[in-house]
Amino acid sequence: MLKILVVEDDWEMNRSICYILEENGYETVPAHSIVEAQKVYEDGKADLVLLDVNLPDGEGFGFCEWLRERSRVPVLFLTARDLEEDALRGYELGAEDYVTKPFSMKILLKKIDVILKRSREDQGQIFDDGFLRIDLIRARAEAGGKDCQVTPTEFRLLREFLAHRGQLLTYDVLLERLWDEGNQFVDRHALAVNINRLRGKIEDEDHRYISNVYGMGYQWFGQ
Amino acid sequence: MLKILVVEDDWEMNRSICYILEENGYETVPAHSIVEAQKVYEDGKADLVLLDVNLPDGEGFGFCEWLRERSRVPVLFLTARDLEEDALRGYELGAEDYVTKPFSMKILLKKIDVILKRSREDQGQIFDDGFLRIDLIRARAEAGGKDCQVTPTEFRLLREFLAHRGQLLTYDVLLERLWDEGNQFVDRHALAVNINRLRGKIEDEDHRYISNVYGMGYQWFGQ
DNA sequence: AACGGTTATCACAATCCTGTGATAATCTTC
DNA sequence: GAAGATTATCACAGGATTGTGATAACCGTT
Repeated sequence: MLKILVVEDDWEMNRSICYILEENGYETVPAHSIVEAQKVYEDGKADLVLLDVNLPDGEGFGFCEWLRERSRVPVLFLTARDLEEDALRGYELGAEDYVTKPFSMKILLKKIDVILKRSREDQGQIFDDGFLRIDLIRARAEAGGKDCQVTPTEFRLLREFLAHRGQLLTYDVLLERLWDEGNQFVDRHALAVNINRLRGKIEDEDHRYISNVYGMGYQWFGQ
Repeated sequence: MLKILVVEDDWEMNRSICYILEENGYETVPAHSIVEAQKVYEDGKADLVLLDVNLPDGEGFGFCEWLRERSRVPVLFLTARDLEEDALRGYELGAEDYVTKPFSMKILLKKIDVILKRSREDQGQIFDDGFLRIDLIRARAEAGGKDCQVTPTEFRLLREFLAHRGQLLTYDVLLERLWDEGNQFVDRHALAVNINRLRGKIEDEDHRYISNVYGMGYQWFGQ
């Protein structure tokens, strides 16, 4: 489950934010000061940090910097201070967003959802239906629960398909992007062989992902 | 230069946004309706789309969907309609942000900057000082202007280092993340060999990136 | 239905990749 | 500064990877 660190000194506010987040399927850890937040973070990291600016032992900006020195966890500022310069400062420190109170909880939830999805995509499975799971950072694929050894070339194909799901990728485009020379005649066959090998690893009678468009190229289906 | 497509039916507003963007080093293309925007986009893509919701020939949401069918170009809604449901709809369509008028131009510029930086990181060189350039999506590295053939293992090392620049990566951490078994004794040597090979490819007398911390692990320096 | 072009599949060989072993260089600590 | 441990470097061999060739299956058109 995804864990959100909520740094907010108003206990009532903190509790209600945590409550709503938990109702929406997140795990939450509350902190009411910078020191507490640091301790909590070092204990068990977090997937996202909701951060107030006004805290009893300093400004949230400082904690944000402290975080940036040790990780790239996304930070979302959540504050009553509606000053342009504060927002700018937040963004400069690498925050994902700067939301001022009062705010719509629905929109906050949506933003959190978007940020977490994005940060997972940055480092992790950009693709995961029940059957096939592809981990872009580790260059690994899993089909039907079993790790299928994807070779570098096959993985480049996967990445290309996932970056343009649903779109037709012509032979020329694929050849150019994977081999960086437009070897038109000869290597169209090599491409077919690699597609074939990839299919053999990730497909199934019930799970087809790559389809051929006669005379044109290939196309990725699914999600 | 990065190109921004500005879709806004109010000509005066459009012109002034474009003007400010250009002053800040972007290339801009104006469009005043959905049809125009579609035509302009098909001509020459864009790196980011600023999108109004109220347009003479429909709502911006439709154009956003149209875009999503052909690419993942980041979209930033920019609109006078300050309705919760509209913002939610925008985010659901995969927009990066939903800004309501009136807005601070400084903050808008900052947001654009952040979004563009992020989207470049998503797909491209996450690392580029003058000497070394690493393209994370194509799994390619270039040192001193020459393409150096990085093998899969070497590239996994690179990715790990870049994801945690400046931080000490212990042997155990590296072994676990690259080989997903904690082979402590035997493979510490294999790791050293791979580090050595990687260094041979990307380093130089004047350009050192990976440094050893005696008895601990390795660490990435630079940017 | 038959033909020509296109794609799929399989086996093979050259190449590349990568862990191991041996040895040299380097660093810590005393 | 010397001993002992740690890291760097080099060569090698087993194994994985990938393009090529041959053949079968497939598709669209006539």
